[in-house]
Amino acid sequence: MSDNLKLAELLFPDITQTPADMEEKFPPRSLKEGARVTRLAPSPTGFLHFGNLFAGTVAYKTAKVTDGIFYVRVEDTDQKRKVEGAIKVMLDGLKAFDVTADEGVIGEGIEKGDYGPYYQSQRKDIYHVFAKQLVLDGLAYPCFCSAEELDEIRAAQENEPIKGYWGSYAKCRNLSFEEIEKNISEAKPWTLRLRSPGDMEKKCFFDDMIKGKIEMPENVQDVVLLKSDGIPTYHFAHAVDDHLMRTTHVVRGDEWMSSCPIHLQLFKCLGFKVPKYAHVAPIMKEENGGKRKLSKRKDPEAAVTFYVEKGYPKESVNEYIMTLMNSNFEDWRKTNKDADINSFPFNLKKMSVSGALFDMVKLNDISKNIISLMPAKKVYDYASAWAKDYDKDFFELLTKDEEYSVNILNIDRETPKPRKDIACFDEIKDYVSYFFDEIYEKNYELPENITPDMAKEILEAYIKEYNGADDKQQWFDRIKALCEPLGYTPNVKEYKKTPELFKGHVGDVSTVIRIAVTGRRNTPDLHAIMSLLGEDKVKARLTDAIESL
RNA sequence: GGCCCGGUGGUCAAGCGGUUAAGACACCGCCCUUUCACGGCGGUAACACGGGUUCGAUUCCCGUCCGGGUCACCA
Repeated sequence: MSDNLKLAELLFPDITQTPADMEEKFPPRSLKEGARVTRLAPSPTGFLHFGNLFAGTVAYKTAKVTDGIFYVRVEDTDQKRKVEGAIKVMLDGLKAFDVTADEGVIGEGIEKGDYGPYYQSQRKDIYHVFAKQLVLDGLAYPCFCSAEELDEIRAAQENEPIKGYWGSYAKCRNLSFEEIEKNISEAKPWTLRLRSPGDMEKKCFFDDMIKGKIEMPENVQDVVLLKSDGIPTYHFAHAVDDHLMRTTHVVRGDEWMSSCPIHLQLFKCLGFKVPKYAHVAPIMKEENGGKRKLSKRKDPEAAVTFYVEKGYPKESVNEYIMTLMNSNFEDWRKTNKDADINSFPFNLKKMSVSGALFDMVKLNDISKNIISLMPAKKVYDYASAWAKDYDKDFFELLTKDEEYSVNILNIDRETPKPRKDIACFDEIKDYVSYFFDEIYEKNYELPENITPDMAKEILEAYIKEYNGADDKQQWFDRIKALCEPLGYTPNVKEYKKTPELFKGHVGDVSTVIRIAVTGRRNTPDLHAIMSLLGEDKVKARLTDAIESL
C-alpha cells in the first residue's frame, strides 16, 4: 500500500465514493447549444448588499438571454458568520427585484433541482470525496500548524515577495506518514492543504468575459482546502461546486480576481474543465472626492432593503441596474419604449471594467420616468402595497376611498406629457397630503409681492365667484375676470411690458388661491385639484385662509 | 510593499490610428406657461501627465502619477 493510499484512508476512512461516482450522479446538463449556467452564491450574513443584487442580476440576465439556468447556492461554510433568517432576507431582496432562481435555494429551506444540496454546509461528503482523491494523487496533505505558528510564518515573511504557506515555510508539506499518523492518533487538529504544483516563474492565463485577457503568476501557495472542522474553504468549494453543478459562467465580484491562480490550479488538479469567469466591478460611492465601495455600514443605499423601504418600484431599480450593466440600454429603451426589459439583448462583454459610482439622482430620474408612464391605478396599487408595509396610517387614508385616491394620482397623468414628480412611493404622502384634511398642513406663506391684505382681498372676491361645477375654462375665466377690478392684469405679457401699471397678474391671483386651497405655492393643475376636493372643502379652506391671513 | 485591474466632461459612458470627441443624468439660458412640473430649443464642460511608434495619436508601446482590488482555517 503506497503512502498516499494509506494517508487517504487514514484521513478519510468513511469516504467510499469516488470522483467518478460524483460525475455520474451530477452529469453534464443537457441544455441547448450556448445556454449558460450561472449562479449567485451569497453567504448568509443577513444583509443583501446592492452589489449582490447587481452581480445577481448580471448572472440572472446572462442565463436568461441564453435560455440557460440561473441558480442560487448558499455559501454557509463559515460557521462563525451564520445569522438567523439570513436566507429569507436574501431571497426576499432578490425576489423584490425579479431575480428569481430556476434552481437551487428558492425559499427558506426549499431547494429545487438535481444538482444539490445547494447549501455548502450539507455537501461535506461530496467535498471529502474530492479531497480524498487529491490526497491519493499526492496533491494534498494534512497540516497541523496552529494559528500561532501560522502567525509566526507571516511575521517571518515581511520581506518575502510571496507570502503564505509555500516552499520552506510549508512545514507540514513533507511530514512522513508515521509523523502524520502519530499526530492524528494524538487527535491533533489538522487542515487539508493543497500541495501546490505551481511554479512562481510561470504564468497562468485566463480570458475574463468582462476584464479581458489576464496573466498572473502561477499559484505556489499550499492553500487550505479543508478547515479543521472538515468544511471546505471558498476556493475548494468553488471548484467542486461549480464543476459539479455544471456552472458554465462564474459571475462574481472582482475582489476574486486575485485568487484566480488558485482556482485555475485547483480545477487542473481536480481534472475539471475551467469555467468562464466574469468578474464584476463593484458599485462605488463618492466620498471626499474619492471613490470607495458602497459600504454596508456607512451607506443606507448599500442595502437592497433600502429600495424596498423607500418604495422604489422594482422596474426603476431594474432599469437603473441595466443602465449600469450595459450602457447601451438607455438607447435601446428609447427606441423600445414599451418592450419588456427581458427582451433587451444583455451582453456580458459590454459590462464596464471598472466600478461605477452609484448615482441616486440618476436612479430618481429613471424612476420618475417609469412612474410617470404608469396608469393611475397601477401607481395606486403600488403605493398602497408599499404603504401597507411601511406607513400604516397613510395606508388607511389612501385606501379609504380608492376612487378618490386614484383620481388624485391621475392628475396630469395619462397624457402625452405626464408629470414626473414621484421617484418612490415614500414621496406620495407628502405629494398628496393636501387632499386629506387628516394630514393637510396649512401654510399661508405668500410671495414677496403679495401682502396679506392683498391676498385677503383676492380671496374675498374669489369666494363669492367660485363655483364648484365650473369646467376648466369657466373656472379660469372667472379668475381672470377677477383681475382687473382688483388692479391685476389677466394678461401676463402685458404685465411684463408694463409692470408699474398693475399690482400683479393672473399668476399672482391664482397663486393666492392655490396657497389658500393647498397650502403650497406649487402644485399640479389647480382646477383638477379643486374639482377633486369638492366645493365644500374648497370653501372651507378659502374661508380659513381669509380668517388666518 | 508584491501581484492584478483601471484612468474620456461633475456622474454614467460611446468612440479603439485621421471624428466639429456621440448620448443620458446634473447644471445654466431661452421658449411654452395661471404656479410647479412636463415638453421644445440652445449652452457650459472631458481624452491624467511625460516620453516614444507613426505622415498623424484619446485610440498602440514604455514610464510617472492617481484610483481600485488582493495578499486568512472570511467569503
